[in-house]
Amino acid sequence: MVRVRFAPSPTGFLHVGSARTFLFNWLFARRQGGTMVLRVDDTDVERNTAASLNSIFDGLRWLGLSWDEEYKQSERLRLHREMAEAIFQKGLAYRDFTPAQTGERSSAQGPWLFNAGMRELSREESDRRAAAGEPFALRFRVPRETEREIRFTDMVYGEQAKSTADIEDFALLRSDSMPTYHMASCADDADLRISHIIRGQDHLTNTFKHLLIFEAAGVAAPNFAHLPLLVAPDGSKLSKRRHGPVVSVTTYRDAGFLPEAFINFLCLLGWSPKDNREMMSRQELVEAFSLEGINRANAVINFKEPPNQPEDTFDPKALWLNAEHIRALPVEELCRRLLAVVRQAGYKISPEKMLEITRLVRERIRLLNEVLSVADFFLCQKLPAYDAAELVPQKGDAEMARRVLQRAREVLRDAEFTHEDLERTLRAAAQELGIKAGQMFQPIRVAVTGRKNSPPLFETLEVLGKDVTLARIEQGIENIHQPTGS
RNA sequence: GGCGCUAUCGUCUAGGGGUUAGGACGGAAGAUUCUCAAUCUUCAAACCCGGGUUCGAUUCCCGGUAGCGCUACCA
Repeated sequence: MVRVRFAPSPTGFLHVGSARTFLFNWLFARRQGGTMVLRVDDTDVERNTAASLNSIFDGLRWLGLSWDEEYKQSERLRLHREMAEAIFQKGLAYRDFTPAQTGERSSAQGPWLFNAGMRELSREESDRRAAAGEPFALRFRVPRETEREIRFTDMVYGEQAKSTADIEDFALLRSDSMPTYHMASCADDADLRISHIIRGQDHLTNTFKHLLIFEAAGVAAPNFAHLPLLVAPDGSKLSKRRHGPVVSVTTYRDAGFLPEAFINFLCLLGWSPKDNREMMSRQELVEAFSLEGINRANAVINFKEPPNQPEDTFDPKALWLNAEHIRALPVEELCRRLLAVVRQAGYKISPEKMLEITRLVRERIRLLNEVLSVADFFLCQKLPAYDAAELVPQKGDAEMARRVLQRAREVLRDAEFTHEDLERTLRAAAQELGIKAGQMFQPIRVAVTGRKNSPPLFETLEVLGKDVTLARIEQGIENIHQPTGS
Protein backbone atom coordinates (compact mmCIF):
# COMPACT_ATOMS: atom_id res chain seq x y z
CA MET A 1 0.00 0.00 0.00
CA VAL A 2 1.48 3.31 -1.08
CA ARG A 3 1.37 6.01 1.57
CA VAL A 4 3.10 9.33 1.04
CA ARG A 5 3.17 12.50 3.07
CA PHE A 6 3.73 16.19 2.69
CA ALA A 7 5.16 17.66 5.87
CA PRO A 8 5.40 21.45 5.85
CA SER A 9 6.59 23.39 8.84
CA PRO A 10 4.42 26.44 9.46
CA THR A 11 7.23 28.97 9.66
CA GLY A 12 6.41 30.93 6.52
CA PHE A 13 3.98 31.16 3.62
CA LEU A 14 3.56 28.29 1.18
CA HIS A 15 6.74 28.26 -0.85
CA VAL A 16 6.72 27.31 -4.54
CA GLY A 17 9.26 24.61 -3.77
CA SER A 18 7.02 23.15 -1.08
CA ALA A 19 4.07 23.30 -3.40
CA ARG A 20 6.00 21.28 -5.94
CA THR A 21 6.98 18.73 -3.32
CA PHE A 22 3.35 18.42 -2.34
CA LEU A 23 2.42 18.05 -5.99
CA PHE A 24 4.90 15.28 -6.73
CA ASN A 25 3.72 13.39 -3.65
CA TRP A 26 0.13 13.90 -4.68
CA LEU A 27 0.77 12.81 -8.25
CA PHE A 28 2.57 9.72 -7.04
CA ALA A 29 -0.21 8.84 -4.62
CA ARG A 30 -2.95 9.34 -7.18
CA ARG A 31 -1.06 7.47 -9.87
CA GLN A 32 -0.44 4.52 -7.55
CA GLY A 33 -3.84 4.59 -5.95
CA GLY A 34 -2.17 5.39 -2.64
CA THR A 35 -2.90 7.60 0.33
CA MET A 36 -1.80 11.19 0.70
CA VAL A 37 -1.05 12.34 4.22
CA LEU A 38 -0.68 15.97 5.24
CA ARG A 39 1.40 16.32 8.35
CA VAL A 40 2.11 19.69 9.87
CA ASP A 41 5.64 19.60 11.25
CA ASP A 42 5.19 22.13 14.00
CA THR A 43 7.76 21.08 16.56
CA ASP A 44 9.59 24.39 16.38
CA VAL A 45 7.28 26.27 18.72
CA GLU A 46 9.36 29.44 18.57
CA ARG A 47 8.93 29.96 14.86
CA ASN A 48 5.46 28.60 14.21
CA THR A 49 2.76 31.08 13.32
CA ALA A 50 -0.94 30.76 12.69
CA ALA A 51 -0.60 33.07 9.70
CA SER A 52 1.85 30.67 8.15
CA LEU A 53 -0.47 27.74 8.68
CA ASN A 54 -3.27 29.69 7.00
CA SER A 55 -1.04 30.56 4.10
CA ILE A 56 -0.22 26.90 3.59
CA PHE A 57 -3.84 25.80 3.69
CA ASP A 58 -4.88 28.73 1.47
CA GLY A 59 -2.29 27.77 -1.08
CA LEU A 60 -3.18 24.10 -1.12
CA ARG A 61 -6.88 24.85 -1.30
CA TRP A 62 -6.25 27.10 -4.29
CA LEU A 63 -4.28 24.37 -6.03
CA GLY A 64 -7.25 22.13 -5.51
CA LEU A 65 -5.17 19.15 -4.46
CA SER A 66 -6.71 17.11 -1.71
CA TRP A 67 -5.24 14.86 0.93
CA ASP A 68 -6.69 11.88 2.72
CA GLU A 69 -5.36 12.14 6.25
CA GLU A 70 -4.16 15.04 8.33
CA TYR A 71 -1.95 15.19 11.43
CA LYS A 72 -0.15 17.69 13.57
CA GLN A 73 3.19 16.76 15.03
CA SER A 74 2.59 18.86 18.10
CA GLU A 75 -0.23 16.48 19.01
CA ARG A 76 2.00 13.46 18.72
CA LEU A 77 4.85 14.44 21.00
CA ARG A 78 4.28 11.48 23.26
CA LEU A 79 4.98 9.10 20.41
CA HIS A 80 8.19 10.91 19.53
CA ARG A 81 9.43 10.86 23.10
CA GLU A 82 8.58 7.22 23.53
CA MET A 83 10.57 6.28 20.49
CA ALA A 84 13.48 8.42 21.65
CA GLU A 85 13.29 6.82 25.07
CA ALA A 86 13.28 3.34 23.52
CA ILE A 87 16.40 4.19 21.56
CA PHE A 88 18.01 5.53 24.72
CA GLN A 89 17.10 2.37 26.64
CA LYS A 90 18.81 0.30 24.00
CA GLY A 91 21.95 2.32 24.62
CA LEU A 92 21.82 3.78 21.15
CA ALA A 93 21.46 7.34 22.43
CA TYR A 94 23.00 9.26 25.30
CA ARG A 95 22.42 12.38 27.33
CA ASP A 96 24.47 15.42 26.47
CA PHE A 97 24.60 17.94 29.31
CA THR A 98 26.57 20.49 27.30
CA PRO A 99 24.65 23.78 27.14
CA ALA A 100 23.16 24.49 23.73
CA GLN A 101 25.60 26.03 21.27
CA THR A 102 24.73 29.65 20.65
CA GLY A 103 27.10 31.12 18.09
CA GLU A 104 28.56 29.54 14.99
CA ARG A 105 30.67 26.50 15.53
CA SER A 106 34.02 27.21 13.89
CA SER A 107 33.74 25.05 10.80
CA ALA A 108 37.31 25.70 9.73
CA GLN A 109 38.86 23.14 12.03
CA GLY A 110 37.20 20.04 10.74
CA PRO A 111 33.81 18.57 11.32
CA TRP A 112 32.17 18.40 14.72
CA LEU A 113 31.07 14.86 15.59
CA PHE A 114 30.14 14.91 19.28
CA ASN A 115 30.82 16.73 22.51
CA ALA A 116 33.84 15.23 24.19
CA GLY A 117 33.10 13.54 27.47
CA MET A 118 29.37 13.20 26.99
CA ARG A 119 29.30 10.22 24.71
CA GLU A 120 31.37 8.24 27.20
CA LEU A 121 29.56 9.38 30.32
CA SER A 122 28.72 6.39 32.53
CA ARG A 123 25.10 5.47 32.85
CA GLU A 124 25.29 6.05 36.61
CA GLU A 125 26.61 9.56 36.30
CA SER A 126 24.23 10.35 33.50
CA ASP A 127 21.28 9.15 35.60
CA ARG A 128 22.51 11.06 38.62
CA ARG A 129 22.87 14.36 36.79
CA ALA A 130 19.52 13.91 35.09
CA ALA A 131 17.86 13.13 38.43
CA ALA A 132 19.44 16.28 39.85
CA GLY A 133 17.50 18.23 37.24
CA GLU A 134 20.38 19.16 35.01
CA PRO A 135 19.06 19.82 31.47
CA PHE A 136 20.32 17.67 28.64
CA ALA A 137 19.80 16.94 25.01
CA LEU A 138 19.45 13.37 23.88
CA ARG A 139 21.90 12.49 21.15
CA PHE A 140 22.03 9.54 18.82
CA ARG A 141 25.10 7.41 19.39
CA VAL A 142 26.34 7.07 15.83
CA PRO A 143 28.27 3.79 15.58
CA ARG A 144 31.72 5.15 14.92
CA GLU A 145 33.87 2.64 16.84
CA THR A 146 33.06 0.08 14.20
CA GLU A 147 32.92 2.35 11.24
CA ARG A 148 30.51 1.23 8.55
CA GLU A 149 28.69 2.40 5.48
CA ILE A 150 25.03 3.35 5.62
CA ARG A 151 23.42 2.58 2.29
CA PHE A 152 20.16 3.05 0.50
CA THR A 153 18.84 3.29 -3.01
CA ASP A 154 17.23 6.58 -3.77
CA MET A 155 14.47 6.25 -6.35
CA VAL A 156 15.74 9.36 -8.09
CA TYR A 157 19.43 9.61 -7.23
CA GLY A 158 20.27 5.93 -7.18
CA GLU A 159 22.75 4.19 -4.87
CA GLN A 160 23.78 6.25 -1.88
CA ALA A 161 26.37 5.49 0.76
CA LYS A 162 27.94 7.38 3.60
CA SER A 163 30.38 6.32 6.28
CA THR A 164 29.25 6.61 9.89
CA ALA A 165 32.58 8.33 10.47
CA ASP A 166 31.14 11.33 8.62
CA ILE A 167 27.89 11.52 10.56
CA GLU A 168 27.76 13.57 13.73
CA ASP A 169 25.90 12.57 16.86
CA PHE A 170 22.74 14.46 16.00
CA ALA A 171 20.14 15.36 18.60
CA LEU A 172 16.91 13.42 19.09
CA LEU A 173 15.47 15.46 21.93
CA ARG A 174 16.25 19.04 22.85
CA SER A 175 17.02 20.08 26.39
CA ASP A 176 13.42 21.26 26.77
CA SER A 177 12.47 17.66 25.90
CA MET A 178 10.94 18.65 22.56
CA PRO A 179 11.79 16.24 19.76
CA THR A 180 14.00 17.50 16.97
CA TYR A 181 12.90 17.35 13.38
CA HIS A 182 14.81 14.12 12.76
CA MET A 183 13.21 12.34 15.70
CA ALA A 184 9.67 13.58 15.15
CA SER A 185 9.79 13.01 11.45
CA CYS A 186 11.05 9.43 11.68
CA ALA A 187 8.73 8.49 14.52
CA ASP A 188 5.77 9.77 12.56
CA ASP A 189 6.84 8.25 9.29
CA ALA A 190 7.12 4.91 11.03
CA ASP A 191 3.88 5.27 12.95
CA LEU A 192 1.93 6.49 9.94
CA ARG A 193 3.34 3.65 7.86
CA ILE A 194 4.68 5.97 5.20
CA SER A 195 5.88 3.85 2.30
CA HIS A 196 7.63 6.51 0.20
CA ILE A 197 9.27 9.66 1.43
CA ILE A 198 9.36 12.11 -1.46
CA ARG A 199 11.05 15.33 -0.41
CA GLY A 200 13.57 17.97 -1.40
CA GLN A 201 17.15 17.04 -2.17
CA ASP A 202 18.27 19.15 0.77
CA HIS A 203 17.29 16.11 2.83
CA LEU A 204 19.39 13.66 0.88
CA THR A 205 22.24 13.63 3.38
CA ASN A 206 19.82 13.70 6.32
CA THR A 207 18.52 10.39 5.09
CA PHE A 208 21.52 8.57 6.51
CA LYS A 209 20.59 9.85 9.97
CA HIS A 210 17.01 8.82 9.43
CA LEU A 211 18.09 5.35 8.40
CA LEU A 212 20.05 5.14 11.65
CA ILE A 213 16.93 6.11 13.60
CA PHE A 214 14.70 3.60 11.83
CA GLU A 215 17.26 0.91 12.45
CA ALA A 216 17.63 1.80 16.12
CA ALA A 217 13.86 1.84 16.53
CA GLY A 218 13.63 -1.54 14.91
CA VAL A 219 11.34 -0.54 12.10
CA ALA A 220 11.71 -1.04 8.38
CA ALA A 221 12.77 2.09 6.54
CA PRO A 222 10.49 3.48 3.85
CA ASN A 223 11.58 4.10 0.28
CA PHE A 224 13.17 7.44 -0.49
CA ALA A 225 12.92 9.69 -3.51
CA HIS A 226 14.62 13.06 -3.43
CA LEU A 227 13.65 15.92 -5.66
CA PRO A 228 16.01 18.44 -7.27
CA LEU A 229 15.66 21.89 -5.77
CA LEU A 230 14.07 24.95 -7.30
CA VAL A 231 16.56 27.78 -7.46
CA ALA A 232 16.81 31.43 -8.51
CA PRO A 233 18.34 32.48 -11.86
CA ASP A 234 21.72 32.96 -10.19
CA GLY A 235 21.60 29.43 -8.79
CA SER A 236 21.00 30.50 -5.23
CA LYS A 237 18.18 29.01 -3.29
CA LEU A 238 14.88 30.82 -3.30
CA SER A 239 14.31 32.93 -0.24
CA LYS A 240 11.76 35.51 0.70
CA ARG A 241 14.43 37.88 1.87
CA ARG A 242 16.35 37.88 -1.38
CA HIS A 243 13.68 37.16 -3.95
CA GLY A 244 10.50 38.52 -2.45
CA PRO A 245 7.03 37.45 -3.52
CA VAL A 246 8.19 35.20 -6.38
CA VAL A 247 8.65 32.39 -3.91
CA SER A 248 5.11 32.52 -2.60
CA VAL A 249 2.30 30.50 -4.12
CA THR A 250 -0.25 33.17 -3.28
CA THR A 251 1.59 35.61 -5.54
CA TYR A 252 0.75 33.43 -8.51
CA ARG A 253 -2.84 33.09 -7.39
CA ASP A 254 -3.23 36.84 -6.88
CA ALA A 255 -1.67 37.64 -10.24
CA GLY A 256 -4.31 35.63 -12.05
CA PHE A 257 -2.72 32.25 -12.60
CA LEU A 258 -5.02 29.32 -13.15
CA PRO A 259 -4.21 26.65 -10.58
CA GLU A 260 -4.08 23.99 -13.30
CA ALA A 261 -1.54 26.07 -15.23
CA PHE A 262 0.57 26.70 -12.17
CA ILE A 263 0.55 22.99 -11.42
CA ASN A 264 1.53 22.24 -14.98
CA PHE A 265 4.42 24.68 -14.74
CA LEU A 266 5.65 23.27 -11.44
CA CYS A 267 5.60 19.74 -12.84
CA LEU A 268 7.82 20.70 -15.73
CA LEU A 269 10.48 21.92 -13.33
CA GLY A 270 12.58 18.84 -12.67
CA TRP A 271 10.26 16.34 -14.26
CA SER A 272 9.46 15.40 -17.80
CA PRO A 273 6.93 13.05 -19.40
CA LYS A 274 9.71 12.36 -21.95
CA ASP A 275 7.40 12.61 -24.92
CA ASN A 276 7.70 16.34 -25.63
CA ARG A 277 4.36 17.20 -24.12
CA GLU A 278 4.32 20.52 -22.28
CA MET A 279 0.76 21.65 -21.81
CA MET A 280 -0.98 18.99 -19.74
CA SER A 281 -4.17 18.76 -17.75
CA ARG A 282 -4.22 17.55 -14.20
CA GLN A 283 -5.53 14.18 -15.34
CA GLU A 284 -2.84 13.82 -17.98
CA LEU A 285 -0.23 14.60 -15.37
CA VAL A 286 -1.54 11.93 -13.04
CA GLU A 287 -1.44 9.41 -15.84
CA ALA A 288 2.04 10.37 -17.02
CA PHE A 289 3.73 10.79 -13.67
CA SER A 290 6.51 8.53 -12.54
CA LEU A 291 9.60 8.89 -10.40
CA GLU A 292 11.76 7.81 -13.35
CA GLY A 293 10.88 11.06 -15.09
CA ILE A 294 12.45 13.13 -12.34
CA ASN A 295 15.66 14.91 -13.14
CA ARG A 296 18.64 15.18 -10.81
CA ALA A 297 19.87 18.71 -11.43
CA ASN A 298 18.35 21.75 -9.72
CA ALA A 299 15.87 23.69 -11.81
CA VAL A 300 15.97 27.45 -12.25
CA ILE A 301 12.80 29.47 -12.03
CA ASN A 302 13.54 32.04 -14.64
CA PHE A 303 12.36 35.36 -13.29
CA LYS A 304 14.09 38.71 -13.79
CA GLU A 305 15.97 39.68 -10.69
CA PRO A 306 15.06 43.37 -10.46
CA PRO A 307 11.57 43.37 -11.96
CA ASN A 308 10.98 46.21 -14.43
CA GLN A 309 7.54 45.03 -15.46
CA PRO A 310 5.10 43.29 -13.14
CA GLU A 311 5.30 40.21 -15.36
CA ASP A 312 9.05 39.99 -14.78
CA THR A 313 8.33 38.21 -11.54
CA PHE A 314 7.18 35.19 -13.49
CA ASP A 315 8.97 32.63 -15.60
CA PRO A 316 8.00 33.28 -19.24
CA LYS A 317 7.08 29.64 -19.55
CA ALA A 318 4.67 29.91 -16.65
CA LEU A 319 3.03 32.84 -18.40
CA TRP A 320 2.83 30.96 -21.68
CA LEU A 321 1.37 27.88 -20.01
CA ASN A 322 -1.20 30.00 -18.25
CA ALA A 323 -2.22 31.57 -21.55
CA GLU A 324 -2.51 28.10 -23.06
CA HIS A 325 -4.69 26.91 -20.20
CA ILE A 326 -6.83 30.02 -20.45
CA ARG A 327 -7.45 29.33 -24.11
CA ALA A 328 -8.16 25.68 -23.41
CA LEU A 329 -10.91 26.54 -20.97
CA PRO A 330 -14.49 26.49 -22.27
CA VAL A 331 -15.60 30.13 -22.68
CA GLU A 332 -18.31 29.77 -20.07
CA GLU A 333 -15.80 28.53 -17.54
CA LEU A 334 -13.28 31.23 -18.37
CA CYS A 335 -16.08 33.76 -18.11
CA ARG A 336 -16.93 32.54 -14.65
CA ARG A 337 -13.35 33.01 -13.51
CA LEU A 338 -12.95 36.39 -15.15
CA LEU A 339 -16.18 37.55 -13.61
CA ALA A 340 -14.73 36.90 -10.19
CA VAL A 341 -11.66 38.99 -11.02
CA VAL A 342 -13.68 41.81 -12.49
CA ARG A 343 -16.10 41.96 -9.59
CA GLN A 344 -13.24 41.77 -7.15
CA ALA A 345 -11.90 44.91 -8.82
CA GLY A 346 -15.18 46.66 -8.10
CA TYR A 347 -16.91 46.54 -11.46
CA LYS A 348 -20.56 45.66 -11.76
CA ILE A 349 -21.30 43.63 -14.81
CA SER A 350 -23.80 41.03 -15.91
CA PRO A 351 -22.70 37.47 -16.68
CA GLU A 352 -24.18 37.83 -20.17
CA LYS A 353 -22.07 40.88 -20.92
CA MET A 354 -19.04 39.23 -19.40
CA LEU A 355 -19.45 36.24 -21.66
CA GLU A 356 -19.29 38.46 -24.73
CA ILE A 357 -16.21 40.19 -23.39
CA THR A 358 -14.61 36.87 -22.56
CA ARG A 359 -14.81 35.77 -26.17
CA LEU A 360 -12.91 38.88 -27.19
CA VAL A 361 -10.16 38.79 -24.57
CA ARG A 362 -9.53 35.11 -24.35
CA GLU A 363 -6.59 35.03 -26.70
CA ARG A 364 -5.29 38.37 -25.54
CA ILE A 365 -4.57 37.67 -21.90
CA ARG A 366 -1.96 35.51 -20.24
CA LEU A 367 -3.11 36.16 -16.69
CA LEU A 368 -6.70 36.44 -15.55
CA ASN A 369 -5.98 39.86 -14.08
CA GLU A 370 -4.96 41.20 -17.45
CA VAL A 371 -8.65 41.38 -18.27
CA LEU A 372 -8.68 44.55 -16.19
CA SER A 373 -6.24 46.31 -18.49
CA VAL A 374 -7.16 44.65 -21.76
CA ALA A 375 -10.91 45.06 -21.39
CA ASP A 376 -11.11 48.13 -19.19
CA PHE A 377 -13.01 50.09 -21.84
CA PHE A 378 -15.78 47.50 -21.69
CA LEU A 379 -15.98 47.69 -17.95
CA CYS A 380 -15.90 51.38 -17.18
CA GLN A 381 -18.59 53.90 -18.02
CA LYS A 382 -16.39 56.83 -18.86
CA LEU A 383 -13.22 56.28 -20.82
CA PRO A 384 -10.01 57.34 -19.09
CA ALA A 385 -8.25 60.26 -20.75
CA TYR A 386 -6.16 59.44 -23.80
CA ASP A 387 -3.89 61.38 -26.09
CA ALA A 388 -5.97 62.92 -28.90
CA ALA A 389 -2.98 62.52 -31.23
CA GLU A 390 -3.68 58.79 -31.17
CA LEU A 391 -6.90 59.44 -33.07
CA VAL A 392 -4.89 60.39 -36.13
CA PRO A 393 -4.66 57.44 -38.53
CA GLN A 394 -1.59 56.18 -40.38
CA LYS A 395 -0.61 58.54 -43.17
CA GLY A 396 -3.39 60.87 -42.15
CA ASP A 397 -3.86 64.01 -40.14
CA ALA A 398 -6.20 65.47 -37.55
CA GLU A 399 -8.49 66.58 -40.28
CA MET A 400 -8.86 63.04 -41.54
CA ALA A 401 -9.55 61.81 -38.04
CA ARG A 402 -12.28 64.40 -37.67
CA ARG A 403 -13.87 63.48 -40.96
CA VAL A 404 -13.75 59.81 -40.08
CA LEU A 405 -15.38 60.27 -36.72
CA GLN A 406 -18.05 62.57 -38.04
CA ARG A 407 -18.89 60.21 -40.83
CA ALA A 408 -18.88 57.28 -38.39
CA ARG A 409 -21.26 59.15 -36.11
CA GLU A 410 -23.72 59.66 -38.94
CA VAL A 411 -23.49 56.25 -40.39
CA LEU A 412 -23.56 54.32 -37.13
CA ARG A 413 -26.67 56.11 -35.94
CA ASP A 414 -28.70 54.05 -38.37
CA ALA A 415 -26.60 50.92 -38.35
CA GLU A 416 -27.61 47.69 -36.83
CA PHE A 417 -24.99 46.75 -34.26
CA THR A 418 -24.06 43.37 -35.54
CA HIS A 419 -20.64 42.31 -36.73
CA GLU A 420 -21.77 41.98 -40.36
CA ASP A 421 -23.70 45.19 -40.57
CA LEU A 422 -21.00 47.22 -38.85
CA GLU A 423 -18.35 45.89 -41.17
CA ARG A 424 -20.41 46.61 -44.25
CA THR A 425 -21.31 50.07 -43.05
CA LEU A 426 -17.82 51.14 -42.05
CA ARG A 427 -16.10 49.74 -45.10
CA ALA A 428 -18.59 51.56 -47.27
CA ALA A 429 -17.93 54.75 -45.35
CA ALA A 430 -14.20 54.39 -45.88
CA GLN A 431 -14.77 54.01 -49.58
CA GLU A 432 -16.93 57.08 -49.70
CA LEU A 433 -14.27 59.09 -47.92
CA GLY A 434 -11.67 57.69 -50.29
CA ILE A 435 -9.43 56.33 -47.54
CA LYS A 436 -8.15 52.92 -46.61
CA ALA A 437 -10.16 50.73 -44.30
CA GLY A 438 -7.41 50.87 -41.69
CA GLN A 439 -7.47 54.64 -41.74
CA MET A 440 -11.18 54.50 -41.13
CA PHE A 441 -11.01 52.00 -38.31
CA GLN A 442 -8.15 53.41 -36.33
CA PRO A 443 -9.72 56.72 -35.21
CA ILE A 444 -12.88 54.89 -34.27
CA ARG A 445 -10.96 52.30 -32.34
CA VAL A 446 -9.10 54.93 -30.36
CA ALA A 447 -12.22 57.00 -29.74
CA VAL A 448 -14.08 53.99 -28.48
CA THR A 449 -11.39 52.10 -26.55
CA GLY A 450 -8.96 54.87 -25.69
CA ARG A 451 -6.02 53.06 -27.23
CA LYS A 452 -4.53 51.81 -30.45
CA ASN A 453 -4.62 48.13 -29.64
CA SER A 454 -7.85 46.35 -29.03
CA PRO A 455 -9.89 43.36 -30.10
CA PRO A 456 -11.27 43.55 -33.65
CA LEU A 457 -13.32 46.67 -34.14
CA PHE A 458 -16.70 45.32 -35.19
CA GLU A 459 -16.97 42.82 -32.41
CA THR A 460 -15.88 45.48 -30.01
CA LEU A 461 -18.55 47.92 -31.16
CA GLU A 462 -21.12 45.17 -31.08
CA VAL A 463 -20.40 44.43 -27.44
CA LEU A 464 -20.16 48.08 -26.51
CA GLY A 465 -23.54 48.86 -28.05
CA LYS A 466 -24.78 51.83 -29.99
CA ASP A 467 -25.22 54.29 -27.14
CA VAL A 468 -21.76 53.97 -25.70
CA THR A 469 -20.16 53.88 -29.14
CA LEU A 470 -21.88 57.06 -30.27
CA ALA A 471 -21.13 58.86 -27.04
CA ARG A 472 -17.46 57.98 -27.24
CA ILE A 473 -17.20 59.00 -30.87
CA GLU A 474 -18.80 62.28 -29.89
CA GLN A 475 -16.21 62.69 -27.20
CA GLY A 476 -13.48 61.83 -29.69
CA ILE A 477 -14.60 64.59 -32.01
CA GLU A 478 -14.46 67.04 -29.16
CA ASN A 479 -11.00 65.84 -28.24
CA ILE A 480 -9.72 66.65 -31.70
CA HIS A 481 -10.86 70.23 -31.31
CA GLN A 482 -9.25 70.66 -27.95
CA PRO A 483 -6.33 68.27 -28.13
CA THR A 484 -5.30 68.57 -24.52
CA GLY A 485 -5.85 64.95 -23.74
CA SER A 486 -8.36 65.66 -21.05
C1' G B 1 37.35 22.67 6.02
C1' G B 2 34.66 17.57 5.87
C1' C B 3 30.91 14.68 3.50
C1' G B 4 27.26 14.20 -0.31
C1' C B 5 24.78 15.57 -4.94
C1' U B 6 24.78 17.78 -9.83
C1' A B 7 26.64 19.52 -14.83
C1' U B 8 22.97 19.29 -22.84
C1' C B 9 20.84 25.98 -26.35
C1' G B 10 19.66 32.22 -22.07
C1' U B 11 15.68 28.96 -19.32
C1' C B 12 12.82 24.08 -18.80
C1' U B 13 14.17 19.55 -20.92
C1' A B 14 14.65 14.78 -24.61
C1' G B 15 18.42 11.66 -25.97
C1' G B 16 22.37 8.47 -25.69
C1' G B 17 29.07 4.67 -27.61
C1' G B 18 28.36 6.31 -34.38
C1' U B 19 22.29 11.35 -34.50
C1' U B 20 22.02 17.11 -39.24
C1' A B 21 22.09 16.34 -30.61
C1' G B 22 15.22 16.59 -30.71
C1' G B 23 11.12 19.56 -28.37
C1' A B 24 9.24 23.85 -25.61
C1' C B 25 9.56 28.93 -23.64
C1' G B 26 11.96 33.31 -24.73
C1' G B 27 14.52 36.01 -29.05
C1' A B 28 14.83 37.32 -34.48
C1' A B 29 12.56 37.38 -39.41
C1' G B 30 8.32 36.52 -42.42
C1' A B 31 3.01 35.13 -43.64
C1' U B 32 -2.02 36.48 -42.18
C1' U B 33 -4.65 40.91 -40.75
C1' C B 34 -8.64 46.91 -39.37
C1' U B 35 -4.62 47.43 -34.67
C1' C B 36 -3.23 43.98 -30.87
C1' A B 37 -3.39 39.02 -29.84
C1' A B 38 -3.86 34.17 -31.62
C1' U B 39 -2.24 31.08 -35.65
C1' C B 40 1.41 29.38 -39.38
C1' U B 41 6.54 29.29 -41.60
C1' U B 42 11.71 30.07 -41.13
C1' C B 43 16.28 31.35 -38.45
C1' A B 44 19.95 31.91 -34.44
C1' A B 45 21.10 29.19 -29.98
C1' A B 46 23.85 23.73 -26.11
C1' C B 47 26.68 18.47 -24.79
C1' C B 48 31.85 22.57 -18.35
C1' C B 49 37.38 21.31 -18.82
C1' G B 50 41.34 17.48 -18.97
C1' G B 51 42.70 12.57 -19.15
C1' G B 52 41.55 7.55 -20.04
C1' U B 53 38.47 2.98 -22.16
C1' U B 54 37.16 2.33 -27.34
C1' C B 55 37.78 1.75 -34.27
C1' G B 56 34.70 5.77 -32.33
C1' A B 57 32.87 9.53 -26.86
C1' U B 58 28.49 14.58 -25.53
C1' U B 59 27.08 9.56 -23.62
C1' C B 60 31.09 4.89 -19.74
C1' C B 61 35.43 5.58 -15.98
C1' C B 62 38.89 8.84 -13.35
C1' G B 63 40.55 13.76 -12.16
C1' G B 64 39.65 18.97 -12.19
C1' U B 65 36.43 23.09 -12.07
C1' A B 66 31.92 25.25 -10.85
C1' G B 67 27.16 25.21 -8.52
C1' C B 68 24.06 23.34 -4.79
C1' G B 69 23.02 20.67 -0.18
C1' C B 70 24.22 18.86 4.76
C1' U B 71 27.76 19.74 8.50
C1' A B 72 22.20 23.40 14.83
C1' C B 73 19.18 21.39 21.09
C1' C B 74 15.88 24.92 12.39
C1' A B 75 12.96 22.04 9.47
